[in-house]
Amino acid sequence: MEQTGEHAAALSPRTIPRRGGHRAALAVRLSAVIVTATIAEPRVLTVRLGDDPLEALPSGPLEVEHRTLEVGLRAWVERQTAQKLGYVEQLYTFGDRDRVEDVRAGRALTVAYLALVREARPGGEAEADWHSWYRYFPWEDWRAGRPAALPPLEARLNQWAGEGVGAAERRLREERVGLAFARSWNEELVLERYELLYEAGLIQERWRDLGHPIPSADGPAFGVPMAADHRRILATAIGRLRGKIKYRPVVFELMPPAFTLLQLQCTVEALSGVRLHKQNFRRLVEHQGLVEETGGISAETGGRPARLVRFRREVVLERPAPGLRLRAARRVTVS
Amino acid sequence: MEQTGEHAAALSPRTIPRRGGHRAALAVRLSAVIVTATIAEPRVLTVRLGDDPLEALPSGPLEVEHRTLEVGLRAWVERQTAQKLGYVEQLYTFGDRDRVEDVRAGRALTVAYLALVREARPGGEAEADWHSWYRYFPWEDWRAGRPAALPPLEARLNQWAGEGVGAAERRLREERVGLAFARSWNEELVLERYELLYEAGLIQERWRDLGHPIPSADGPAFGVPMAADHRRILATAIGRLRGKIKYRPVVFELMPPAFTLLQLQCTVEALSGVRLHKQNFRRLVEHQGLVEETGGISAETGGRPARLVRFRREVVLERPAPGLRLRAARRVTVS
DNA sequence: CTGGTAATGCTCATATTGAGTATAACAGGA
DNA sequence: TCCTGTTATACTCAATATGAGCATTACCAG
Repeated sequence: MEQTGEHAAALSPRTIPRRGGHRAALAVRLSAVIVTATIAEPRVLTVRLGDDPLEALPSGPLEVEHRTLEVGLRAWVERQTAQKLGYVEQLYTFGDRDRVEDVRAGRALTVAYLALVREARPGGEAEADWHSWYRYFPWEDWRAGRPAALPPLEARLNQWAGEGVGAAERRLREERVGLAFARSWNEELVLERYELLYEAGLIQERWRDLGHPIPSADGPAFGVPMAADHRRILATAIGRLRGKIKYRPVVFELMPPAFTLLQLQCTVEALSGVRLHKQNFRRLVEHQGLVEETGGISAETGGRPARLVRFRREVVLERPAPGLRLRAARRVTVS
Repeated sequence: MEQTGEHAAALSPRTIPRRGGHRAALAVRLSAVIVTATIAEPRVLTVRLGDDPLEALPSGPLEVEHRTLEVGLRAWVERQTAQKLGYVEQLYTFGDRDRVEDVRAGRALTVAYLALVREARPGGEAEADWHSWYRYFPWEDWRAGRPAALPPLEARLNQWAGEGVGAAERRLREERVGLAFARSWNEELVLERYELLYEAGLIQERWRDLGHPIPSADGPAFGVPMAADHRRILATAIGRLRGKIKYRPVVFELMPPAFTLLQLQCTVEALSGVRLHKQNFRRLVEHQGLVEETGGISAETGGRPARLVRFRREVVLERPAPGLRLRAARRVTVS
């Protein structure tokens, strides 16, 4: 039966290609979003290459020597940035044919990873640099209240929503904009917001991907563009990380061996982009048994010296989901 | 500078391969874990091909015609199983060189997806079949109390832990086993458990991957094997889904347009593998505004007729994380 | 009319939150 | 030395959310 041959070909890697479909000629790239947090800013490692003025994520093609994807990724990152990686997790695999700069180059699959590192060593080799990730997403930082970048974006998003063809599409667009931007800010929807802005033409990369000239009116509210689809990858990473800190103790991958509770809070706030209620935050952290005292004291607080604590590794054995289920403070009372 | 050329090659898709590393010759496969739930069982769609006695997940190679990975996946699934997909989400990308049956065939990357469908249509074309996923993971079903499959597995896991070389490795193994299996069952750690069993040699696929003969002593406690690394993919899917129902209203993708609260509860229990406290479950569901009455009544309950409800789509606009954060009932009181 | 089987309603003691108020302990300047 | 500014820490309190159960209601099949 015709069907059977088809399926046999489909399921066994050793069979020859089917007559009909064309296997894609594939290059697989490994990209890393490497995150750290210093001086209350979430930072991401970028490289700049040759004559390309755009900032890019460390990345390189998968090679046969790489036994696993993660091994390959680590190799590329160390080669390009001299940064050793600790915590690494797979993020997403991107493979849209139309979201690459140069379609003629053939299809490229990108397997993206998220890595967390404690100290930001300024990579020696390439032009590696740490930048606050809000440089690329100014609208995501609500720590000092509603970001100034938002009003102009929202105005243009609403305009875009109104331009949809047909009432149905307009309503869909409005709903998407409303969900991602308006009512009660959900800090995890980073990718959804980026995609909306992209579709609405407010992201430079969009015009690049289309091969069009870039509209010039875009000010700093629109964020700094990145190479290829790296900004989309970064958006994915931020959203994922913001979600994950709530149910896994991943923030501690960014903390030094000993730290104060305020440092921890500032890190969480930096990542999530919202302010937290101080007393409740420490109650949560201590209550959950996430930290233990080191005995040390930090005098560099500016006020009363603070106890130094460290992460209690044992929690992962005790609690099912030890994270910091941060709820944003209603009012911005940082007292 | 040597470095610079390296980086340029690394970051631009259009450059020629570097002299040093060998780009991998790559086949990319798309695989789907298609899940439904009927008669209080979580079911997964498998296909059987040609002379291969093993059950496999629907899958096929990525082709140039496929504009996106997801489009390609849908095409393959429909071709192989005549099943239309609704909700689809990317799961994970597998690329370990050593976890494929036949290394000579060259490296294969697998991008796996999770799909949820409402009705299980028995796929016409290939030998497509729906099976309870506990067929492959008997130890994951705690709905009727501690599964019988567990004692033999645990015994052999402990033995394996004791066989580690060096005290450090033994302790690490014991800790991993303890975390995944012992103290307070965490239903999300499906993959961790599978990987442990795999490493301990209790999973047939392990021996296949090594090219060794399969030890025969393995009884039904070890579950039914699958083709290639499909059981690992399935484990990933189950774990992901079990986590996701807690903070996203994905269960409703599996429910008919109108259903009773008990049906909903049974579905959640089927997926998560644990029993829930009935009254509290309905309180939660109604309290969160996840459902609304249809006005209809179901008489097929066996007892007092039940109200029929439907999913309230609006919740996604209202609540930040509308899910069923199910906490397993302490005692198995299903009164 | 009587069980059996579910659906639904309600209670109650305990956590868990969200929002503050009240002190305590340091640095530095007046 | 005594304010002042700044941060650390303790506690309080009301509002919910949760975990466990008891009680009642409404059908079906004898």
